[in-house]
Amino acid sequence: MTVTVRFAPSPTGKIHVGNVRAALWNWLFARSRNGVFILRIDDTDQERSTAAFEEGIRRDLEWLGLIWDKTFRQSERFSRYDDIAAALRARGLLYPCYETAEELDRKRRLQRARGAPPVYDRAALELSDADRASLETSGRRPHWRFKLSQQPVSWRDLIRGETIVDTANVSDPVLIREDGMYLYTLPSCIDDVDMKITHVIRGEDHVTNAAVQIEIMRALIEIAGGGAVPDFAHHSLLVGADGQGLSKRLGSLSIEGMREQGLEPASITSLLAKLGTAEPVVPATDLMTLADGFDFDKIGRAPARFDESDLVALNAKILHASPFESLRPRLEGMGVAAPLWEAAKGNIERLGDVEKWRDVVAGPISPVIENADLTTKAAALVPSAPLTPDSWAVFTAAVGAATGAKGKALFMPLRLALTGQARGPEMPALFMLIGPEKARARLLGQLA
RNA sequence: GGGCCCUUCGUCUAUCGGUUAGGACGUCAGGUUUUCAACCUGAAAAGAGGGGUUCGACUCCCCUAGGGCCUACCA
Repeated sequence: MTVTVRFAPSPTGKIHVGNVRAALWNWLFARSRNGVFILRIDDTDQERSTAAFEEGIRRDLEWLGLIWDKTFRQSERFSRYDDIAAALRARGLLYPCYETAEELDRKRRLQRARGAPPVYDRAALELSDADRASLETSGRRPHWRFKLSQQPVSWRDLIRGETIVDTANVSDPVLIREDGMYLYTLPSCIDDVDMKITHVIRGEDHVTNAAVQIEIMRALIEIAGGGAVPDFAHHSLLVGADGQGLSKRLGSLSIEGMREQGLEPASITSLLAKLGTAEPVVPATDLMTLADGFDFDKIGRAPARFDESDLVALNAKILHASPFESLRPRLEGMGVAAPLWEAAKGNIERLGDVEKWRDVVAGPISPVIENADLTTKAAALVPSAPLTPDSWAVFTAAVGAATGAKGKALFMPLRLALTGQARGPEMPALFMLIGPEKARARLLGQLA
């Protein structure tokens, strides 16, 4: 059977690191098994879903390289959901309820106060036809709940191992709202069965849902006379560097924000692929190398910390190893040619940092004159064009001979005068890029 | 309040009753370097706390503490 997985975001917001880890693992698993990766847009909530968010999600995934094999929107399949809902009603598995949100809220608070689990009491099941008729004539519209078995449901979770959820502790889920809108549960189950999803890989915030969904899927399979319940893999959620849940400050952790900060997609995928697993984080610019070793057995069950500073450090490492060709369009867009990139790449964290060195080379900059005597003598010793890779050694040797300076006392004044900075890329390369005219001027303390 | 899950170096983790508790990242020191980066060598660094079970516990059980998740007519 061909592995088929899906990533199912709801277009009601931007995707962030947490979402992406799930998307990535789905993608990696699919690729590692020659499977199919489906992007499903869970847009049944027509009020909160927007085309802009959907576009943003697609853009983010493409940017990361998580290309899907198939994609569709749940909003395209309402008639299919209607058919299934009718079949469920016919079997008595989907029943109408008339409580208002406030009434349900009150019931829950009461149960909680008594120390009882806040589970729906199924009062609606006691309603007679006459009761329902009078409710309807008084203007009430029903919402519809799925009738759970109230039995333990178990499955062998690929990450958590044997998992049991007793649906007696779970309220019968509302599948259809009072206004007729489908909640995500039923469409998700229908799509997973219809699309022959073999593995559902998602966060552990869904483990209770899994039990509910298994029961619904079993009903769907019976209705359809075929199909299968997928395997599940529920991973722990990420927490922040402080060990606290991530949900509070998702804004800064959006993928869009990271792109705008100038982070490389490879640093995000490299970190998220391995974080929380037994394998070391390694810079990987090719997603397929990440897919090669993908295995659920290597994923831990404890929440893992996501630290943005780790991401920046990984980003720097990836950049340091990147040849000009791999970044050509973006570098050219910044007016950075290959020699400058090769000279400066070891000194940057984010790609945009190279602009600083571009400006240092191009000038004009204000030189920092630390030892005027030395730099003035040095100005006269700058070789004439064209400078070669050896020019810096020749030049510094000559300056050393003329002034008697050596070591840091020789090099630092020259670096400060030529670049205006105390630290930076290797001087032989920068010297060539700056050229003799600007070098002479800067050594004389002139803006150049 | 109820339910589920988790807890080993700073971080991610290995260990499936007997190990000098291993690795990676980070950190620190030394080497190489004008600096930074890279590279080489080395070092420091851990079983949350308390009870059991056992000849023996990081490993099994219980309690406590801490953390995560669920408990919606959100997903």
